[in-house]
Amino acid sequence: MSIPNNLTGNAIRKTFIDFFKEKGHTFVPSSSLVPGGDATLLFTNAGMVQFKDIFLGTDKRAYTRAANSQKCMRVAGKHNDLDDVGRDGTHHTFFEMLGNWSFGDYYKKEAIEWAWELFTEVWGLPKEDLYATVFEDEKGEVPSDEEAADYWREQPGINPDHVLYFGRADNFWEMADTGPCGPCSEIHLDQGAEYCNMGDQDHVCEVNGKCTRYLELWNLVFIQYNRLGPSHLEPLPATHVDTGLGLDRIVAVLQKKDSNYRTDLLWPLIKTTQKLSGHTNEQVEKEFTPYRVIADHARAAAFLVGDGVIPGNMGRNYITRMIIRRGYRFGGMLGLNEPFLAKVAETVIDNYGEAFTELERNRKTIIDTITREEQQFQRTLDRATDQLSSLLDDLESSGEKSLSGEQAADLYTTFGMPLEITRDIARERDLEVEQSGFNQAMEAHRLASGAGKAMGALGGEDVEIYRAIRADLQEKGILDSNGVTHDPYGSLEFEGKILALIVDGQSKSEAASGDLVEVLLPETHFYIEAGGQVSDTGVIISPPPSPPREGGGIRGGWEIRITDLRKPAAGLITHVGEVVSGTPKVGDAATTRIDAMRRKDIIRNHTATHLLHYALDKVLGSHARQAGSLVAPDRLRFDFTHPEALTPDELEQIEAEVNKRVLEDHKLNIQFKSLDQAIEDGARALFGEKYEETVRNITITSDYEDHAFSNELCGGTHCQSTGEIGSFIITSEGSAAAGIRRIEAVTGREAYKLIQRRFGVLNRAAAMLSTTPDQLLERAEATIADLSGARKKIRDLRQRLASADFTRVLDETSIVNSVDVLTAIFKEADADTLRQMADRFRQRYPENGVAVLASVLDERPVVIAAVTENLVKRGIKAGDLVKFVAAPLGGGGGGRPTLAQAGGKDPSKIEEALASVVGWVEENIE
RNA sequence: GGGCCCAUAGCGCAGUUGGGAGCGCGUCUCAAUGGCAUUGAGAAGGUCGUGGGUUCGAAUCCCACUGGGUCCA
Repeated sequence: MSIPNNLTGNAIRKTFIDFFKEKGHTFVPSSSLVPGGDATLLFTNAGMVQFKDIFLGTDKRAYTRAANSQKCMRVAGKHNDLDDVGRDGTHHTFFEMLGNWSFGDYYKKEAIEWAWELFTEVWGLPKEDLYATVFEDEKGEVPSDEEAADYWREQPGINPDHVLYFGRADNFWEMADTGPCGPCSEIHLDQGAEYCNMGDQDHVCEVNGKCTRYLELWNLVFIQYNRLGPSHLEPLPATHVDTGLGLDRIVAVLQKKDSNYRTDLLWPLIKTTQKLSGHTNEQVEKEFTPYRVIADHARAAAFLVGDGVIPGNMGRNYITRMIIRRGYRFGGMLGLNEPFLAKVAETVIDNYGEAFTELERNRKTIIDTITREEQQFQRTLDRATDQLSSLLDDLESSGEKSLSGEQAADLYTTFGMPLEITRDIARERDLEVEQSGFNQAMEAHRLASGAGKAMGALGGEDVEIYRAIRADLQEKGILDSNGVTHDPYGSLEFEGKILALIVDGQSKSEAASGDLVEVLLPETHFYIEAGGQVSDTGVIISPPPSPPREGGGIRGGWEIRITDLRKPAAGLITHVGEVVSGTPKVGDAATTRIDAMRRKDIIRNHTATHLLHYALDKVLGSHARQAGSLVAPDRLRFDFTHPEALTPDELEQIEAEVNKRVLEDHKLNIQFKSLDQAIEDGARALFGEKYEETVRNITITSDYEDHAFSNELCGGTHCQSTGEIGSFIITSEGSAAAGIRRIEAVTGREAYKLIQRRFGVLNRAAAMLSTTPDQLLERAEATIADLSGARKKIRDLRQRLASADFTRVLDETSIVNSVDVLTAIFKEADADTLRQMADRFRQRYPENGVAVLASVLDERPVVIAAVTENLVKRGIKAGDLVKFVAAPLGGGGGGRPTLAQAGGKDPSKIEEALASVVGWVEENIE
C-alpha cells in the first residue's frame, strides 16, 4: 500500500491540528477514555466531553480557541450493540474525533470558512462534490440558520444549490433536555453513484438519505441557546463552536478507500493478523468480517488498557473484557486458537504510539493484560466445554435433538460460554440449540439482575436550609462570597465567632448540653474527608481556655465535641458534634482544637500510603495503580490494579522498600502548580478523578537520585519527612474486586502496638514449649511431629488390642435359625476399627452372619451392624437393625443394607441394647 | 449494584436419599533391563476454603463470611 507522505493517517491528524494552530488555536491533548469526574458516562464518547463544563459555565480555561483529536469509545449506547461492530466498513468501538473549538471567541463565519479552506485547499476535496446542510425548524419555533447558509454560499467554488436545509433530527444539537444547545451544519461528500447500496430503481440518492452514496464528514455545532424547557430557548451571552470530524472516515476519503479498514490506520492490523493466520490475500477478502472485528477490537483494547482500564466484571472493565474476548473468538474463526490479540495490539502501539504516548509508555502492560485475558477466556471456555459435553451426552442418551435454551443461557451466564460456541459444538454432534428459550432466559436474567439497583442516597434533601443560611449570612456581610475559608494545612488551632448553629436541621440561636449540633464558623482548619483521608475530630470551646476542672466542665463556658465535618451546600462547611457542656450561642467567641495525636496518626498513614504506592510500582510494575484508598488514624487501606494475589516474597519486598524509605528520612516537597505542569513533571493522576486547574503536588526525592521517586497529586495532610512514619507493617493482603488487590497496613503507634502484641504471643508460646523465641519454630515442628507419631501409635495399638479382643469373641456367636449372631462391646475403639472388625466377621462367616459391634468414644455410644449378603434377601437389613439398636441409646442411624452405623447419647444402655439383637433377628427373619 | 456457579492430596478432578475420602498426573522407596525411556509392586501426602447451625452422625443439608469464575445493568 503506497500512500503519499502527506496523506498518511498520522499526517492527516497532524495537518488538522497544525491548520488550526495557525488559526490561533491551542492544541489540547486528548483526555482519557475514562471521563474524569463524570460517573454518568461509561466512556468518553465525543470530543466535547472534556470541554462540557466550559459550555455549562462552571469551568474556565486559559484559551478560547482549541483543537484536538479525542479518543472516543462507543459501545454501550442504546442503538449500538457491540455485536454489530465490525460487520461493515464504517463502524468502530474506538475512534478518534478531530475537533476545533471556540469558547465565546469566533463563530459561524470563521468556522465555516476554515472548514471549507481545510477541505478544499489543504486536502483538495472536489468542491463540486461537497454539500452543506443547515438548520431549518420543521415546527417553526426556532429561527432558521440563514446566517450559516449565507456564509456557506459565500465560500469560493461552492455550488449554492448544494446548501440544503434539514430539521431538528439532523441539524439541531442538544447536550441534554436542558442546557446549552444550538443549530449545526454538516458537510457531506457525494462519493458518486457507484457508492449507492440500494439497487432499487425507485430509489433516489440524497443527502441524509437512505443509501451510502452521500457521506457525512464534519459536523459544526453552533451553541447559541440555553434551553430552559421543552419550548423555551434563551440566547446565550457568549456563543461557542464545537466541531467533530471522524478521523477514520476522513482518512478513508482522502486515501480513496471504500472501507475505513483499508486505510493505513487499520490495514496494518489486518496484515499482522494475516501473518498470524497464514491466510492468502484471497482468504482475507473472503473472511473480511473477522479481520475487521479483530482490527477494531485490538485497537480498542490497546487504548483502553493504555488508559488504565483492565478487564473485569463491572462497568467499563466489563466492556474491556468483552472486547478482548470477542476479538479472541473471531480469531478462532481464522484458526487462531491461542492468544494472539496482543501481537495485533503491538501493531496498534507502533502505529499510534507517537500521537498517543500513553500507548508506548504502557506497552508491556497492554500486551500482558490482553494476553492474560485471552488465556483466562480459554480456561473458561475449556471448563464450560466439559460442562456442555456432559449435557450433550445426557441429551443423546435420552434421544432428544435439541439443547434447551434455558440450559444454553445457564451455560452462558454461569460459565461464560457464548451461544455461538455452544451452537457450534452442538452441531458437531448433530444437535440444535433452542433459540427462543435462550432469549427468554436471558431476558429473565436481565430482569433479575436489574432489580437490585444501586442505592444512591445522595442526601441533599436538606440543602435548602443550608442555602438559606448561606444567603442570609452573605446578605448581612458576615460571610463573604467565597463562603467558609478552608485551610487544613496550617495551625491546629483557630479562634473565631460562631456564625450559626444547626440543631435538628434548623438554625438555632443557641444549643443545649447534649444536643447534636452543627457549628458554622467563618474558617476551619479541620480536614474534611477527601481522597480517602478521613475527617479530623476535635473540640470547639469557649475561650478563654481555662484549665479543665474535675468533672470536665468549664465554669461559664461550653464545649462541643466534634466528630465529623460536612459540606452541606456550596461554600458551607459545618462541624458536626455534640455539646458536652454549657450553652453555646451564635455570636460566641470560639476556639477550635483539632485532636493533635489523631491527626499525627493520620498524616503518618497518608505519607505511608504514598510510599506504598511507590513501592508497588517498583516491586510489581507500573500497572499497579491506585484504585481506592482509606487513610484513617488506626490503619491505611490501599486498593490497586494487579491481576493476581501477591506472593509472600512480594509482600516482604514491598514492606521492606517502604521501611527503607522511612528510615532514609526524606523531606516531602509540597507545591501548588498547574495540572499540566504537574503531569509534565511526572505526577500520577488518578483515573476517574477530576482535578482543578491548579493542583497540589507532593513529591519525595532522595538525596542520591535526581528525580522524585514519589510524585502525586494530593490534597491530603502529610508528614514533613518520611522518618515520622516510624515503621510500616502490612497486616493483610486480599482482593477487593476482580483485578484489584487490597493491602492494609499500620504505621507509627499502631505498628508499635502490633509489634508488642506479636512479641507477647511469641514469648508466651516459646515459654509454653520451654524454648526461646528464636528456636520456637524448630521446637514447634518437632512437637507436631512427635504428636502425630504418637497419635498414629495409639491408633495402631488400639486396633491391635481390639483385634486381639475380637479374635477371642469371634466364635462366641448365638445361633438363631442357623444364623450366627455376634454382639460385642469394645471400649475406646473408633468407628473405623469397628468397621474393620465387621469385615473380619464377614470373612469368618461369609453367609448367615449378623454382627452388632459397639463402642464408647468420648462418652458417646457408637454402633456398627454388619449383615451378610444372603441375609439381606431374607429381610435382615443392617440399616433397620442399627436403627433398632440405637433407639434406646437416644440416637438413630443408617447406612447400606450390609453395613450400617449409628450413634447415640446414652452409653449406659449399650448392654441392654445389644441383648435385644437376637430377638430382633428371630422376629424379622423370613 | 444484582443473579448464577465453584472451593476435596503439589496439580487436574470424582464423590446422588447424610453413614468406609477416592481417581489420574506428580513425589518417594523397592524390583525388572547394561543404561535410559519404560513396566511392575509399595509408600508418603488431606483442619474436604473459614465460622456457625441442623443431626446420633456433615465433604454432602441450611446460614454467614472469604476467595475464584461468569452474566446482566
